[in-house]
Amino acid sequence: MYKAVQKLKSPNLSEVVRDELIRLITQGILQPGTRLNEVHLAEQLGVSRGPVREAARELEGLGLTTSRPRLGFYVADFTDAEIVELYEVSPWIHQALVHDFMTYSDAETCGAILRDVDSIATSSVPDFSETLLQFRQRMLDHVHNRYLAEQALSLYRRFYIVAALVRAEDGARRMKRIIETQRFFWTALAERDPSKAIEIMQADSRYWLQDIPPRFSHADDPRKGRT
Amino acid sequence: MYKAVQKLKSPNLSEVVRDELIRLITQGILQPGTRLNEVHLAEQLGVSRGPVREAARELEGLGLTTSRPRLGFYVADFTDAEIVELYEVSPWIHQALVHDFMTYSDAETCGAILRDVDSIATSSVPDFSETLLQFRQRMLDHVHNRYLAEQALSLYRRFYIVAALVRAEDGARRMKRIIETQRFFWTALAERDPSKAIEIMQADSRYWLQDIPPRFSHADDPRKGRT
DNA sequence: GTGATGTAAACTGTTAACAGTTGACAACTC
DNA sequence: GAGTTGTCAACTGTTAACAGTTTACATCAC
Repeated sequence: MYKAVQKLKSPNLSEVVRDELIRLITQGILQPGTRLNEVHLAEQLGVSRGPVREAARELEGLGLTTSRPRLGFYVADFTDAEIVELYEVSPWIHQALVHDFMTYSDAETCGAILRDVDSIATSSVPDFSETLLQFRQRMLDHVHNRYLAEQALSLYRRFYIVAALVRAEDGARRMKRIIETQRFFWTALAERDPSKAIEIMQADSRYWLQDIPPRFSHADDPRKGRT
Repeated sequence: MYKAVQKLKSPNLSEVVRDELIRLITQGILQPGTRLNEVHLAEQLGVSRGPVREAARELEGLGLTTSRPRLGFYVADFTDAEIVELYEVSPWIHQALVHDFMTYSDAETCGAILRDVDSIATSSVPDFSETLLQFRQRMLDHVHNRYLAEQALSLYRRFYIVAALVRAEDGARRMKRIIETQRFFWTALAERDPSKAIEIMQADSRYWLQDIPPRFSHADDPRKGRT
């Protein structure tokens, strides 16, 4: 009986490989632009190339890998412009989040979840990535819109990839900063101040982009475009 | 030389199958929940099962298919709640679009693009889906943030899937309504009235959800949650 | 030395085959 | 007749092998 239930959920190899690849990528063990050697990966994971290719293809759909015909799969790499775009969208996702899809009590719960994260703030960077992602997933569980939560998670994963590319500072400082921002964000919302929460996210975007030369003008401001 | 350039871009079978599957799904030829028979599809497309599986996996990452171990791939199906969630997120994406990532002159260009769509308004539904998607891609080309544009496209594709599930009205009327809304939206923006454009999208969401029983309360309104 | 050419190893793209599972249906029991 | 068991066809999961391409490197001409 137990076995039967397990069987229903028992994953196939593609899913195992996919999760392992996501781990390797989001933890920064596989750096952006790295080529995925199918044979090597297959041997390392004890499977054949089929499941490896399927996993890499799914990640391509998720935007975590890219592929070039006859050259194989690569860990997604981001140009400066693309990194800016990610950080530009982030405040909008969070705005939707706090305005329409979370209650103040949800915010309090998330703040409480975040309190537990302190203990891991000093561990290694890969462990930190793994744990923070889990915490973030727990927080996203409180978003009353699964689709938006999925978008947010997808954005977070990309942030982990570009982590090495923005604000080249040491891991400990990075970790501290990330947690503090999260704390500020949820505290502001729990204190019934959604505008402040949004401002925090906007400021955070600017902070991480500090090492990236600003775009000349991503789009004329519509308000300035008035006749 | 030409050949060499072509070769660089020449797709592999997975990509061909993927594009064909996207077409079949967004045109409604493969209905939500339909099981994808790998052998059958492979024969029909003249390839083996490998590329078919890879394509289906990539679509899983894109959210257009789902998979259940040992049972295979299915065209993504959406519960009423999930459909509501999609339409809830739509106005936010468009808000970001018009507020930060498009100029008024971009809006005018999109309006002009849309004018050409009139001719196809009476063709068959699959043709309409195909053509409208192309027009939408052309319009999204004017968004000054590729990541956001990709999110919007992904949302549109899902709307094509759920088309059969919301507002069960005849195809001609549906097509007319979709084009009119688009026209209103871009006109409002071109006329320097972003708030009106957003309102149009919000009203459109409500319209399509009319046949779906409203959720009791997707989230207490934060503003009501004030102490 | 510099650049072109040839060659072999490594790698990807694809296929076909095998193993194991699922689902449908007939046969059987009570 | 209702429910159980057995059986078989259809299908998925996985692997291994083959073909074709790319890359690196050595060889050769100048």
